[in-house]
Amino acid sequence: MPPLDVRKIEEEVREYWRKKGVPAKWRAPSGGKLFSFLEGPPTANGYPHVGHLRGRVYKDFVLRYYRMLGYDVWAQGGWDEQGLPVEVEVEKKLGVRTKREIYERIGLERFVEECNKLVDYYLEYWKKYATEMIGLWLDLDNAYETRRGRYIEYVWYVIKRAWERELLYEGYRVLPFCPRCETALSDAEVDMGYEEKESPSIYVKFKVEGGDGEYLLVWTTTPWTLVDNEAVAVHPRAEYCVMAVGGERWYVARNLAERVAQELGLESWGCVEVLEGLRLRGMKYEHPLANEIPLHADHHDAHRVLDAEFVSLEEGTGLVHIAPGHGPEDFELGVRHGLPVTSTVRIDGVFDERAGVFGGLSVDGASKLVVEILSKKGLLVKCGRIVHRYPHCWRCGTPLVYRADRQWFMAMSLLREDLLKALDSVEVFPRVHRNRFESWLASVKDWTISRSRIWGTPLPVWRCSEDPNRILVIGSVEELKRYASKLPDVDDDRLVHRPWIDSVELRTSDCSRWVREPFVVDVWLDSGVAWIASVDGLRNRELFERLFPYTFITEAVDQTRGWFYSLIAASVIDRGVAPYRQVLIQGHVLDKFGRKMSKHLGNVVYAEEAIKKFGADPLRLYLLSRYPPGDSFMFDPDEVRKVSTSALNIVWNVFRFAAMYMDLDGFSPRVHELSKYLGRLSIEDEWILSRVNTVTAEFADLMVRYEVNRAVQLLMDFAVEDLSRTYLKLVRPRVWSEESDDRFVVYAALYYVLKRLLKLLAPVVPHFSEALWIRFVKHFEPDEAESVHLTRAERADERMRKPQLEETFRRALRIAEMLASLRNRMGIKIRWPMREAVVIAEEEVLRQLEPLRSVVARLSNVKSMVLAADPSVCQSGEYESAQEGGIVACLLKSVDRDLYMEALAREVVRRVQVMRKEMNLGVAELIEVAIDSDSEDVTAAVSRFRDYIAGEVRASEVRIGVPRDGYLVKAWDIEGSTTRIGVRRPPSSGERIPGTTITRDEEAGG
RNA sequence: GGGCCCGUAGCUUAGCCUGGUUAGAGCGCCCGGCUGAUAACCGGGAGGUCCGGGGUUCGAAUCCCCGCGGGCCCA
Repeated sequence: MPPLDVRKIEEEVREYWRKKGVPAKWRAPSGGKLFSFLEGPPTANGYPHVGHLRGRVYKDFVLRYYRMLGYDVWAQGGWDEQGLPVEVEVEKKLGVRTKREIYERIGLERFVEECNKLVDYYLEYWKKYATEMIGLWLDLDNAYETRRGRYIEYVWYVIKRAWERELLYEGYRVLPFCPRCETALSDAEVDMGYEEKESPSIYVKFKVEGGDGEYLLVWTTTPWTLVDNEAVAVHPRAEYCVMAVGGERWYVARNLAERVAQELGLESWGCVEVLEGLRLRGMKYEHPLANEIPLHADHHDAHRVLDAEFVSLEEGTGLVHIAPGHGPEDFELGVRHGLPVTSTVRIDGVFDERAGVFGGLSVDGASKLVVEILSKKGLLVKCGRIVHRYPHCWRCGTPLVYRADRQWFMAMSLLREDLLKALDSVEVFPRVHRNRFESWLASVKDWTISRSRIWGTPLPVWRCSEDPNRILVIGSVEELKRYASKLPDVDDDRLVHRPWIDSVELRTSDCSRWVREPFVVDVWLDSGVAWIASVDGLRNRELFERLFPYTFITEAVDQTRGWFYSLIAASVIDRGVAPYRQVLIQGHVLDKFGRKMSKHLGNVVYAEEAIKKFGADPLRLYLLSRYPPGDSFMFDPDEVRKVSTSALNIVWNVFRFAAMYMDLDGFSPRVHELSKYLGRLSIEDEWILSRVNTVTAEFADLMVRYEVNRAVQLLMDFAVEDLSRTYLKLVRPRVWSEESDDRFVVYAALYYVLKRLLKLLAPVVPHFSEALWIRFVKHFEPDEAESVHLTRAERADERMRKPQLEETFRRALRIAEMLASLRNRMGIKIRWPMREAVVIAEEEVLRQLEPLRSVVARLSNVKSMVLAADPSVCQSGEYESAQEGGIVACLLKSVDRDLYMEALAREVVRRVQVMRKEMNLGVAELIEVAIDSDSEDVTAAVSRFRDYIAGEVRASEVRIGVPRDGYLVKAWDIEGSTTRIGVRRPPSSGERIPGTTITRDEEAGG
């Protein structure tokens, strides 16, 4: 086996999968229980980044895991292709600034074609870098697409169901609009777009009617809303004071008076009268812009003081200006008091002609003019700036405008109980995220599903032109065609889109002409019907019934108010239950400083870049293991290599080591079955066999709770700590020894462990595991499955598990560490053997440690390992000792002549090994060694340990004397001596070793 | 204004639910060692008022209260 080259093996493995059609075989049902997964469709817009990869890696990991447990997995892909995100980008591409331009300059047909083209473009990208390249085996050939006619029908279907249940209604309501995109936004969308914004902060005097120099002082950050002002609100139970300012009387909340005075820079003022808010109720005032906006002259009942609980006494003046057309609370208050709901702002954020002098101005332009006019009139007390959090369009960043308009709604507030009940049947991971979801559902509001856009599912609502109160809701294409008196000649995928749908005319027996409401549907409802639309569920009823409700979904935490909600909402509307059983809510991926990834900051790590740089499996390992799934993930590129690549390297080399010796000795797992050697196991064999089964069991426990990071860490710790660092270190001498067939015991145990490890790793690092499956398992068992991913996972074999042994082993390893620490303190290398180590502990502990004496002795390189209960044993000055947790470990300090000789021999061995490596010799190749030292001790040691040295370095001859021609010679410093060591292949072995025939006596080494 | 979560070494974190050895890792840093799979690795060391204060308790990183700081969500 070659050294690990991650990207190369990934490429090979991808090719292997493609050639053998492994993913399709993996997805093919085999009669097991069903694990149905529902793909949260990525928006086909923008390039995937590591945040997307995190989610997709979880999906793949979970699916592979369950597939290996014997489940049939349903792994259909899906794409979210419509909506504002796509439109916004197409507008940029076409250089369009307003919606009107789309209609007039571009034309809807071309615009929709461009949307389709853009989707196609990004789809290819997502298929490659966010799917294929990371080994995600979703079925993309049969992926659902929200732009298809067959899909859109289900959005219609659910809307019609809502209509039948009287949950669909149209209403007049104040909503946030994006003036640039010219559409309303849902609550969830508003949530996504809060940003800092600098706004004007103005204090305005409203002149009290009939009062002499009496004013209501109001504060606002949106001067333009004063255009549609209809009232002023006060808190009914707050105290208000009358401030005397330069001969005028201003009404201000008492609590805020001091602050307001400061803010306005008033030098002398006094609170001359205090009265309760309720006493202000009914006071009439003059609209400050009455002259500029004629329509206010007709609002006889308006422009008065009302009381409202929502009035804030924390900021402003305690008197709130009310524009029922521009604030949700204002709207409710206005409706309650019969005020006119004035909204002279059009959907594009420009005032219409009713706004008098403000007609034709944008809201910002109007704000400036308002300030100017009020200033001239002497009604502007102060005009400052303020930075506050304000909602912006989540797609294009434009500040939102609240205005009243007619829209269509789903009456979700009526379904609160049903939603909560549905959620009861859902397992939410991690648990902490459940609260959020629950509280969102508990306070859910009606859902504005209409959007004034183009590239989306058309709202299937038609109005009778003869009687506007009559509504017809269409639930399928078939139904549409049944009522159609005029149909454009296009395929269904087009028919269900604007502009074609707009030319459809319907006729029924009771109405000759139905006209479609000019809206499209909120995209969240598109993806929200995926549970049925993805499989065309009404036509494929049997399949649908098997899948529903889906076993598992997972997305990031922002989808709580997005997809997780829209799925459960649509499903509850149609059938009253949740469409999924388990939901794993992931945290977001941030940059390494914990900042959000954004184009603006330039800190986005894109999928393509990351995969090319690190390889898919190191990235997967890192994403799966570094943080708990529900936590934010601080992505640090430097860590990927450190954490993942090195671990994979170790695992790879464990397999290399095993393969090398197994091959050398002609090991065959079929001939040398583990069962034959069970009676001959060494203690460390028993231990590693126990460990691998314990890890298997613990892994499964963690997976039940989706504690993915801990599960994966557990595996890697086992591979690196237990298997590589401990087990292989212990068994190396047994593998080298040719005296008995004990090495086959090691091979049998090791093979068992490695094969199990591979299966455990397969869902984590699928390419890497497959490469080892092919190179290692299929090498020794050619008739094994063609892919590790098509095999069944092994269950933990409880008969192999020995918890007490594992516990004691851990203690023994700790003792070996303590001894290493003692050596470190004494300055004696591990290479040098020591005469005796003593462990002092309680009888019970000693009894358990007894079988592990040789393990500790080998790891610590001591001749004799003494267990003693009597603490006095090593209290003499002859011992160096350390103590921890009731155990004392000590080491006999003296190095006698025999030990010294042995140590020198080992020093020689080590030098020869280095030279073997330099000569690139195979592990089995024999050599001849000649040693010439100016130290009598070294010479004596070589002579005395000649056989030992020969065995260790695989030499057919160890000669004392000057190396001759044909030897590679190096001069080494061994314990102050100059020792020249010559190494060569035996002449009988044939050809010369290139570059090693020249004797270089003077070369210094070591 | 309300809700939820978090605060442990320079950085990233485990432990907290279920109180009990000397608070455990990884990275980085310093010193040493090992190396017939590994451009790998191993050992040791320095570095912690477990955010602050109060309480409960024989005993608190852990449970309770208050405060400070941060994040997310809702209004």
